[in-house]
Parts: sequence; structure tokens; C-alpha cells
Amino acid sequence: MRKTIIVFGLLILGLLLLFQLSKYAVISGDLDSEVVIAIIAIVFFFVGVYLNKKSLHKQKVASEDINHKKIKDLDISKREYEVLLGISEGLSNKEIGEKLFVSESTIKTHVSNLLSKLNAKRRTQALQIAKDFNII
Amino acid sequence: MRKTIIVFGLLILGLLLLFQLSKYAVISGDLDSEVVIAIIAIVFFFVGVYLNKKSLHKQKVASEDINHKKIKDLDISKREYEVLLGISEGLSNKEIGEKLFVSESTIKTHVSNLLSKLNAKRRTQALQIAKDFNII
DNA sequence: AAACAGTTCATACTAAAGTACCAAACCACT
DNA sequence: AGTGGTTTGGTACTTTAGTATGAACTGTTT
Repeated sequence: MRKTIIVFGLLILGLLLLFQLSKYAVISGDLDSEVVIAIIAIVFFFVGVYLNKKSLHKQKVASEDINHKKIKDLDISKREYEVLLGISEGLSNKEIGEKLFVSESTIKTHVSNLLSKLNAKRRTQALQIAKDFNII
Repeated sequence: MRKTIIVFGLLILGLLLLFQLSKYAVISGDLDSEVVIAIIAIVFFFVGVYLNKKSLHKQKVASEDINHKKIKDLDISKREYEVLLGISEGLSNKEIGEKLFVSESTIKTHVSNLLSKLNAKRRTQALQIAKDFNII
């Protein structure tokens, strides 16, 4: 948030400076007034593009970012979360076990705990719930 | 695509008109040159915002839209697709059967066919593949 | 009318998934 | 040194999921 304010401040200062510089350039005859207008137009065009991209990006990130707080709220451990990611990749318990170098039994324990923490009956339902919570 | 060209053409024409009008306004003394520059800046700022939003929106839509062609290419039938949606909602075969008013056996048949068409070993893998193909 | 694709359903089976319960080992903290 | 949370893993069991096969019933096309 502080970063945004600083960027905005610098932007406004830069633009004011540009205005003043262009005014002096026109008065002193170094530049044609049409050229100045063209530069102003181009600069503001890109300022518009830039600010729009920034704001849209934030929205996008906000809706796609992983909600780490929610993971903690649900009391999901590191290992359980890794298992959840394995499920979302479409892996079987056995395959997840091989990936994490533990036995299938261990994965079953994690999955069972995950399901109760996510209040799900099946792994597919767990995926749907996890997506709703933005934790995967 | 034609629409885009027309919009762009009109936009450029409008901007050129604005340029000429502002020039005459300054010469005839109706408007201060600083006001003209401010107007140009604001207009181009919003042109930048508008064009950026347009292009980003298209990208977003393109990546989120369901690829109906891909569904046909994979030879997935209407009913099979409904079952796929049921799976993505985290339902069991039995629950999907109740939702579509058919027996669990029927759902099993559909699921089995779906898996072979999607080249998946499990329903969770089918979900992952279907997402990659943008068909759910 | 015959062929065809899609849907429906059943049986019988194997393979995964999931539950319940227990137990040991580990790490961090006090 | 003991407590608590996490991770690990086993056994035994029930429930879903998935496969294979066969069969009947729909529309649609030729």
C-alpha cells in the first residue's frame, strides 16, 4: 500500500515536471508545440495502460492467490497440504506416497485427516472445496 | 476482427479531429493552450485504459471459455459430459446417478468411457486433464 | 428396414479409496 | 525431562471406484 502511494506520488511529480519542461521548451522555441502535444499524448496513453494493468493484475492475483490464512484456519499441516496438491494433480495414494517417499498407509492417514478438516466425503469433493477456499 | 479495425479507424479519426479542433481553438483564442494539453492528456489516458482493458479481457475470456471443439474432438457425448461435471462437483457415482435420474451402473459405464476418452486412470486425473483442455 | 451411435442397466469382478484404531518416532518448546 | 503436535506406518475392515461383458432400448441416418 505504501509502495502504491510512493509510485503515484512520483508519477504525478514526473508529469508535472514534464508539463513545465514542455512549456519552457515551447517558449524558448526548442520544440514545436505539436511535438509537445504528441509526446504528452503518448506518455498519458502509456500511463493509462500501465495503471490499468496494475489494477487488473491486483484483482487477478487476489482471486487466484493461495489463501494461506485459510489453510492455517483449517488446521491443515504442511504434509497434508502436499498430499492435497498430489490429489489435485490426479495422483493415486500410492503415487503420492512414491512422490513424497512415504508409504501408502501414511498417505491414507493424511487423506483421511484432510477430508475431515475440509468436511469432505471424497477426494474429488475435497478438491472442489479447496478451490472454493482458494487454497489450491 | 473487422470490428476491431473499424473501432481503431474511428478512434484515430476522432483523435486527429481533436488535434485539429484544438489547434483552431488555440489560434482563435477560444481556449488556453494548457487546457488543450490537459484535455489531450486525459483523453489519451482513457484511450490507454480502454485499449488495455479490451486486450486483457480477450485473453481472459479465451483462457476461461469452455472449449466445445475439444469436447467434440475427444468424442465426449452429452451424457458423458454431464457426468464429468458431476465429478467436478465432487459427487460420487451414486449421487450423480440420483442427480441425472439413472442408476449407478449407468454412471459407472459413462465414467469408464470418459476415463478412456480422456486417457485418465482415475476421476481426479480426468479432472486435471479436463481443466488442461479447458472443457470444464 | 437396417445400421449406427448413444443411453440405459445388470452381473461379477478387481482395484482403489477411505475409516478406525493403535503405536512409535520426531521435533519444538518450556 | 516431559508435553503436544506432526509425521509415519501398520492391520483390519467397509465403501467406492473402475473394468469387462453382455444386452436391450432409443433415436437418427442411409
